[in-house]
Amino acid sequence: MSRYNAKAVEAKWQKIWEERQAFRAETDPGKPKYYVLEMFPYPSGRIHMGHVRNYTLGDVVARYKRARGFNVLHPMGWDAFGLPAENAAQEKKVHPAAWTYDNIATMRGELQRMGLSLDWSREFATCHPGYYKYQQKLFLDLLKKGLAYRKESFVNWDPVDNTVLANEQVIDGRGWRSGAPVERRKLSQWFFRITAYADDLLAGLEELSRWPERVRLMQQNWIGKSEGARFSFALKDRQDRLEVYSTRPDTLYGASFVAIAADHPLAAEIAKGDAKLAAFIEECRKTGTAEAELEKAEKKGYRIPVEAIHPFDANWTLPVYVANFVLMEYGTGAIFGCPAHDQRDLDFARKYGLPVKAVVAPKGQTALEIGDEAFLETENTQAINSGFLDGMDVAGAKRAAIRKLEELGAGQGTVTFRLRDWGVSRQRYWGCPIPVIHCDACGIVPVPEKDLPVLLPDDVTFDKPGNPLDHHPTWKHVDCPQCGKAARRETDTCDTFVDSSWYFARFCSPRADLPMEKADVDYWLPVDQYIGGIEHAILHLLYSRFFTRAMRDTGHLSLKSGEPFAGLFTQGMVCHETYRAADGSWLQPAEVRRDGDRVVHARTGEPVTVGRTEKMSKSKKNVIDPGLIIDTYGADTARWFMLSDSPPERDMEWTEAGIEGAWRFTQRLWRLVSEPKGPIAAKSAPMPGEWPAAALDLRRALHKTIAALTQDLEQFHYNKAVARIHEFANLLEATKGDDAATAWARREALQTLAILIGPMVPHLAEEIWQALDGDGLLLEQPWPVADAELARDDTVTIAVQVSGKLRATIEVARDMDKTALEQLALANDNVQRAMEGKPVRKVIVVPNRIVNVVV
RNA sequence: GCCCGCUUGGCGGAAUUGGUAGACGCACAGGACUUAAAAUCCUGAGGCCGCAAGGCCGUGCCGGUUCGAGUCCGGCAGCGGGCACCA
Repeated sequence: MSRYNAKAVEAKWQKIWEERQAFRAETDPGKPKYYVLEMFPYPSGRIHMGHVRNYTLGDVVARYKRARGFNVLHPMGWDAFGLPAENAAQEKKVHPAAWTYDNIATMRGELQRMGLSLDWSREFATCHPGYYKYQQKLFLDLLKKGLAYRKESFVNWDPVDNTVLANEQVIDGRGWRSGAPVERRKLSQWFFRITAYADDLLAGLEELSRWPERVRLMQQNWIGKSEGARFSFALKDRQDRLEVYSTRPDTLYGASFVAIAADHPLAAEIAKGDAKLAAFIEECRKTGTAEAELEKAEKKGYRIPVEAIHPFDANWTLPVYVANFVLMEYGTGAIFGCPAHDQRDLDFARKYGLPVKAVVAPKGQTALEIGDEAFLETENTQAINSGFLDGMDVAGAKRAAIRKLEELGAGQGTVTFRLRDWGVSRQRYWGCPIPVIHCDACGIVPVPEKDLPVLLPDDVTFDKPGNPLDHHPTWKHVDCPQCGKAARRETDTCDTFVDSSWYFARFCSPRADLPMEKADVDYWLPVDQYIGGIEHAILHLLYSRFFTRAMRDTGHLSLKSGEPFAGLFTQGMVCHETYRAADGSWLQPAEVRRDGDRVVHARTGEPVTVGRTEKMSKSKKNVIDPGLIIDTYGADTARWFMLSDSPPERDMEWTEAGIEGAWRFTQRLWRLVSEPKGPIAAKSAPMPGEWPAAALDLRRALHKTIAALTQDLEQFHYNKAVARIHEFANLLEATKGDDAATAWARREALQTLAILIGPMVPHLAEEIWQALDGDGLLLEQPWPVADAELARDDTVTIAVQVSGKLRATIEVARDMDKTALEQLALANDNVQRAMEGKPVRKVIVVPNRIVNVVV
């Protein structure tokens, strides 16, 4: 038989799978379902190696689960709205839609050549009205339910381009195009009330046992639940009170000042008559955006003529400052400072000469001197200098302080979250229009559902900075649906994270004339296995968890838990060496060549500096184009390399040698069938009666391989699965008998091997299956079941130690009893020598494993 | 600063969860085939000593538990990630 021609073979099987609609999924409540989903790609131009890894991993799961008899849903689509399309429009003068759809066509072709078991009939792009129409419907439902609302909020404002900037467009506090320092500007914006689910989102993490621990932790920290007290200070010579939040109400007797945020209403009020304060507030706002500077930024305060009365002592007043480190967005925008037990408060107190009084001390100690470091211990401590709290531990003192505040009517115990509501407004063209109309008479009026979708206009220009929807001559001018008078359309579009927060639900019924068919989502959701990069560990996953709950509460689906992804796997990145020419410029891998131990420029021969291995990125030029790899080696080879060596959750390094090795191995697998080391029994050959050792060994190894490989696939240990296939192939090659039994075992081994490699290298597997004259498509074959009886060894190797050091190994019958093992071990020459004639103190025997003679 | 994770040959990594450390692969070396090369096949290999049998050392470092530690416990170091003026 000829050399394996991956290109022709892969095209052949892809065509057959497509003709048979092999991966088409149908809702069928009678069958167990399995929903496999990889994070859908942004259509940026061409696929990259990260996609290849992601979709290979997902395809292994999908094909494996299919073989295990599940009704598998494995869809693909496009996260197609976003800023790059607008940048392309500006730079290349192409329409964002044209640019996006072109990219989709290119990338779809590339993905199809990977031979993924995708149900392409469900494909959609989020920029298509057939998708965003239903997103607008969801928005209206959230609005009705009070989960979408409008409020004033700060945005990054570029004062030169006169435009709002996304966070990623702010570089070192400056606009990425203009280079001008970014200002904070207040704008009325749309928000989703994710904080309404803060507790539930936190509690829900508990049940996500198939999520990586660290992702759950990151989400937990992001939600940031803290328990404390919210209470107010009476103000001397004023009628109003000042509310603060604290997690340490037990330290109230150590208070020495009160500080409020620059954006606090009280600060604004005082600033009206105080130009210096107004200037200070202005200064605070400027540093607000340059977050990198915050760590070093000096803690500054401005004393205002207000005094706060201590809640536990009417004769005790505290000075009030406007401080640059107090955040308006967290808690109440005001704090009380307890310098002895908070480092930042201590620094502030030292700077402004405020009292520092310890109110917590190690247990048994009634005084504590505070130097430059605050005392932060909360375990084995007791309250001191604290009136009725004295002697209590931190937890007890907190409870007592809160009880007292409640009695006084000053406040109560509360829970505060770090999590903020999700700002979804973007002043951009290429996004889903927010379906709302602003009417001077009626206020905010939802677009009637019959008028959905609110279509993006095609005729837009990008020559002016700002939002093209806002510039459009006619688009925003509409009549109010309620009163009929002239009104304005909302020109904000949705954050693209909204698009990706519910796409997994839309895949269940992608053409439905409502966001989702309940019968379909209720059958398919939750996604059984979700796969993607760790970079989405917080935002995308949290937003999706919010959306699923919101969709449940607006009646779109029934999922009780509200959890969209039952299993999550986060893959590592694909990395590559970096190269630099003598002048420091980056070089592509294709521009360099190895010359012995040296690396030189392929054309000029000049020496090249090899840099560290980093994530493939355009800026460092260390990218390999998957299309080129598939052309050269075929999809199976690319897939095999992706699965070899590195565990999927870890970063992997792409190397020329690695892909070559994978290519050689796929060739070798093919040779197992095309140039076998002995006869392969006919398909219908009867099972022989006589079994020579070699044939038995092969069968035993086969069943061991089935068992181990199945485990590996279940646990995402694909690198180990690959190693086991290598081992089994090695044995197959070494098995050379030409008797009937060996020929029979060889057929069994090869046929089973084809099924086992099916999820990883599906085209080659089909080709082998066909070469063996297998029935039907390999795809239709059930996953093999390991026969434990056949897999069992007759003999085992026992390690023999003398006082914990390995001295010999002995080959014995399996399950030999302890006494016999002990005798055999003691009879061993090496063991005797190592014992040096010393008496045996103890012998530890673990059957089938180890004997340890202690002397 | 706080919270996580990782550290095993020249390299990627494996080790049935406390029981033969280094499976499998890559790279390397020697050999076979070939006029030659490629491809393929065979052999070797953690380090040190030794012709060999074998011995000593060895999983970032220090210490502990145990008959036995890559694995468990305590401390330290290095690398990576997340959050970060959150009261």
